[in-house]
Amino acid sequence: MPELPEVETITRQLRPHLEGRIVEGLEILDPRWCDPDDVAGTEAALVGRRILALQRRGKHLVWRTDAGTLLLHLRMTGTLLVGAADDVPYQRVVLTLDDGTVVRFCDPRRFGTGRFFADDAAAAAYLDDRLGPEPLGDAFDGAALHAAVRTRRSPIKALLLDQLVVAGVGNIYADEALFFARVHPQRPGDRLTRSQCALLAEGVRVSLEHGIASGGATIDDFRHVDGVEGWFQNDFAVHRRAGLPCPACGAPVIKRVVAGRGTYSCDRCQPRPRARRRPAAG
DNA sequence: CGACACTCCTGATGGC
DNA sequence: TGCCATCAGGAGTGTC
Repeated sequence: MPELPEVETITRQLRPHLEGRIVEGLEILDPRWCDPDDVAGTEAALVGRRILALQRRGKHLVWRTDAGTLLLHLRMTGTLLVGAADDVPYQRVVLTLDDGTVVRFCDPRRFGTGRFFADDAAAAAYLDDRLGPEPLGDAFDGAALHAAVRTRRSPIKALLLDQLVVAGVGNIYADEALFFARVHPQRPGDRLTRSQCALLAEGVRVSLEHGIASGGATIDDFRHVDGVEGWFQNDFAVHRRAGLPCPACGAPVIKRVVAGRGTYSCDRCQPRPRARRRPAAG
């Protein structure tokens, strides 16, 4: 499932194909993609636009045009393919450019979205309402993470998945970052020390950078724009490795459900939090 | 406001 | 072999 490294990979690969091109055709096959906006209006708004720049914010793809901004989200199973066969399965949107390039958005589960904002500032506001600091930027460090979680009683795993705490981290990289920092996924946010937060912020950064350097992780549906798989899934320390030995100590990796997500950790390297002395005061 | 259940969707998986 | 029921999960919404 695409997280920050996967979206960054796609963005970098799409850039040379799209930047500077004019949208010649847009066919939205699944109206859910642009919901609640209507299909005809979205198609009409984008056709004729010149694509100026492709950026990434959290897990969102940000396409700036000469008149408005398109925000795409791949969610669980979305892919963007360039030059794929015209009968490639699960096509939801087909984009044709003025040089004949065809970009196909494919998405078996139909969770992916695309919304066009005629007003660039409105698109920026939409993102800023939903996203905290970029984990690879200067605004995110141990102090920022500590400030964001120090009053929260949710398990730290849930907080890492909260896009307002840090933008772009999903289930894979949350597990990997927690293992890096030797912090148990069920530790409440308000019980992390400053030094643990510093280590965890570093773990987030290291894991994401490793993921980008590896071309992302292919689990289920993620593909590069040419259909090739990423390979970071082969480098996971703990994620999706239940029962396999922890790379640090050899103890078996444990799988449990935390914050409603399959969560993998080494309970020897990441000691379980002890119960609070007193029940919550409320 | 925080925490959490529920919802969307469909291929994969598991039980019998 | 076939047919269910269940699961996975990012993010939006609703509830307390």
